[in-house]
Amino acid sequence: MEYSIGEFSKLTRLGIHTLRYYEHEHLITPGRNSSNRRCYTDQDLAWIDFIKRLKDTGMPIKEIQHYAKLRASGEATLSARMEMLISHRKALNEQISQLQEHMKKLDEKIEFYRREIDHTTLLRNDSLGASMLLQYHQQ
Amino acid sequence: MEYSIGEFSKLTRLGIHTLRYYEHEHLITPGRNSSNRRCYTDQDLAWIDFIKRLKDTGMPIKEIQHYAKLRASGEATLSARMEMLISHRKALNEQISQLQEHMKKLDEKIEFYRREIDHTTLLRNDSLGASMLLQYHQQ
DNA sequence: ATACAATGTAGAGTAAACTCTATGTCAAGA
DNA sequence: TCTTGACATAGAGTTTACTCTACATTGTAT
Repeated sequence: MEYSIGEFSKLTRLGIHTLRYYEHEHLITPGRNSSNRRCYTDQDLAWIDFIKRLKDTGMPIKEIQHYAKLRASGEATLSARMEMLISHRKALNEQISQLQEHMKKLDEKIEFYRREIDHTTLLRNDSLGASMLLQYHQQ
Repeated sequence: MEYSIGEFSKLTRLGIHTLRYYEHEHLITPGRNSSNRRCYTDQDLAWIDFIKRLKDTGMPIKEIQHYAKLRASGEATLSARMEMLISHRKALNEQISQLQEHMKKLDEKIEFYRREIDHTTLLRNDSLGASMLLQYHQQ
């Protein structure tokens, strides 16, 4: 199947302007029909999905650009591309670990708040110890 | 302990300009000494650490601003703040799940590349089936 | 034949989060 | 006293990734 930019925009949920921008940045190079209109294919669809994945995992456009350039150079760049992906995998792994640690700390903070609200609800907020702790932790 | 902006910048690794920007955005309000110099405290340090956590987990400055405003209003806003954190926790949870799915797909892609490179290395890339698969998956 | 909706290009504008520049003040060491 | 370095403010500039505007063409429905 081939798609006009309007159809492709709906399929990818990417906005016509964004698709043209991606083309301008050499991320994707759709064919053109006789009237110079862009023709996107199912391959393009799979490629955009992958671009979105890279973006959503924090890869900047510049790097995706580099990847796209390798991809456009054919099979000779397979291992270069794989190395990029492996390196990105590592970054992603670290990113997830980071977020999990943040989650842990966030849970601690929420638990602190829960207790604190219990205290104040029970009108025990006049105790010196509690209010000093609160002042320090006031976040 | 109290810190000048230079010291505090080193402690937080945030850059003097960024610290002033955060103050301008009402994220933090350090005291001033007799010469109008900023005086950061250990409480400010803990607060900046928390701000960094919120930022690193994708909370925009605008929202941190809102949280900071609640925080500055004292104990009366404890539960409002907790609700913000609980809602942020939910977002973070979804973010982590997303990333884990991306990781899975990335692993599949890497595995595909590994096999593909095996094939081409073994000079089996002349088989019609392999090269068509490659063309479709060329990412 | 004509209107109108989708598409084309080029380039300007936007939002977020810094980051830097210009200029001025002030305390401390040579 | 003089100079230097850290700090002050106000505002301009940067980067990333879009997003929009202006204007020209083209394909399709009336």
